Amino acid sequence: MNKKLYITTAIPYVNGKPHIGHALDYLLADIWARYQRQNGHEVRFQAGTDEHGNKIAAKAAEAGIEPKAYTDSTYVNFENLMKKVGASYTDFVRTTDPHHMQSVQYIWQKLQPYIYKGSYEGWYCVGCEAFVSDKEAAANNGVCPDHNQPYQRLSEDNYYLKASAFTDKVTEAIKSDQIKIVPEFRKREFLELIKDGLQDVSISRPKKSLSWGIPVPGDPDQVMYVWLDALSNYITVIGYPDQSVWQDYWPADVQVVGKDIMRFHAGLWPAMLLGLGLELPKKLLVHGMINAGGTKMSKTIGNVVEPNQVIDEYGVDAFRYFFSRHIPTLEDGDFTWEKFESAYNTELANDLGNVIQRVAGMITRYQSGVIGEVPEGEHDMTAYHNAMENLEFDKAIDEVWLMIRSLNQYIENVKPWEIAKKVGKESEAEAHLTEVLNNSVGALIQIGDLLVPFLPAVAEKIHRVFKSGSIVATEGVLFPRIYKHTTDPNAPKA
RNA sequence: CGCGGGGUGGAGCAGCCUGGUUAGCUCGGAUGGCUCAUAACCAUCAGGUCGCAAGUUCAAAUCUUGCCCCCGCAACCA
Repeated sequence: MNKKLYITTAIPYVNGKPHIGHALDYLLADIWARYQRQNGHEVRFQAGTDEHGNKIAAKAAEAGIEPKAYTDSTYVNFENLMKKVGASYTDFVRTTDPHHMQSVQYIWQKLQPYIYKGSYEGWYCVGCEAFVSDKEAAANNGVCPDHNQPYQRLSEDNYYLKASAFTDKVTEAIKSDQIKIVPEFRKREFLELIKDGLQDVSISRPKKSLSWGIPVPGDPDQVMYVWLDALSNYITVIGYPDQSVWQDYWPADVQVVGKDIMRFHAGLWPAMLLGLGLELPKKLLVHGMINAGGTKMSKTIGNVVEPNQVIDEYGVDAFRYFFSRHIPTLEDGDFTWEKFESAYNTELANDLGNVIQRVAGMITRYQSGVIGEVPEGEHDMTAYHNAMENLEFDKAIDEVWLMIRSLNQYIENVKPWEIAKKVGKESEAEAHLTEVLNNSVGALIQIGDLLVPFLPAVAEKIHRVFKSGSIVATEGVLFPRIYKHTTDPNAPKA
């Protein structure tokens, strides 16, 4: 009986368009999910959207519609992106779902022993009717740029979650890897951050300053603030607390988050779980940010890369390839169109696409497309599996390309085209040729297996071409070379 | 002395923890080979004061100390 596995992704706030970071979140979780399924595990894979808060309400007001109507129209952008990157998610939760909202209210009540009323003090802009963070206030020199008015120091009533009560337990859980934060340096970073204890967190706002949210049970004047609402999605989506099936999946095996929100997932969220008497997630995969040409992507600079554009121009497999291999799983990465296209042309077209064509072509030409008894690929893939277990997906896929390279070297060494010339002249030649080609097919099938988590469509194509006993013709070449952002080295000079 | 990451041939990285073969890999460049393949593939070569300085040692990219530079983070920001 295989254990049922559960992986989660952060739920994005739906006031903007999906960006490349969301796509990365989805992709990393999907690679893990597919890998585990390939190994016989049942995997539940959550995704969703965060739909409450003032920014949403403001956007909706701008558009002259109700907040819910607004999120109804925008959340699909995120679900569509999931589909577009080929993410094999099983659940999609919206924080405006009735079940989620009811469950969060239940969670609030269950956390009562750790909730107290306090006051929140901060910089407030009357024009925005909102608090800004100290950081933002400082960055703007204490003056709201939108309203050209100085921020005021105000305080208001809030409910707080006593996260501080769980400092020791959370610290211990992280130190002992009960919650394993990957990579290791993020774990150290976070432990350092909380060495003076977890801070209590404000989890509500007065209704007058936050109208669009889940009502606080028993206090009509207060509405829940984002964190309690949003973080709860990880358990409400699998049925907590009313559908007992959630117990088959919780605790989550992996929770994928960006480094910017690690602290909430490593601090506040475990505190909430402990308060609820639930188990802690096993691993927190903290990935980095994607830069564009060495600098942060920003609308102002205009260097934002649209995941949809990448996929439309090069296909989903090319997208998955680049972001799983060339964006380091655990660190910041860098995207440029030149890098992307170069990886596409040299690695996908020249290496992988070509070797498939090469082997298929020889079998078609020398053996009329008939594939005989294919030996199991024997390449040692320990490094690949270790990397997968360690959540270093970029390292794992590197191994696949080492194997592609060695297949090319093998073909170069044994020279099947020379053996082919001897067929009919030397008695051993035909058997030898078959053996060589079948070895190549065996290697390709193994490569296909290893690509299943990363490039599922390509893996399927490889298997379709080589697994049926005779070559199945592909519709055109895999990964035709593309030159949109780089110059074709073979192009005739103008 | 706030915390963390990093500075290795043109570019991007590995190696550092557990000092010791000619500092490894990919891209790019040059030359050659091959002709089965998407003018693809394979081989060879060029190119590095391993940020700077001092120290430990028979021996340091690798350990210690000091300094310089770059990048994140610095709690309610999704």
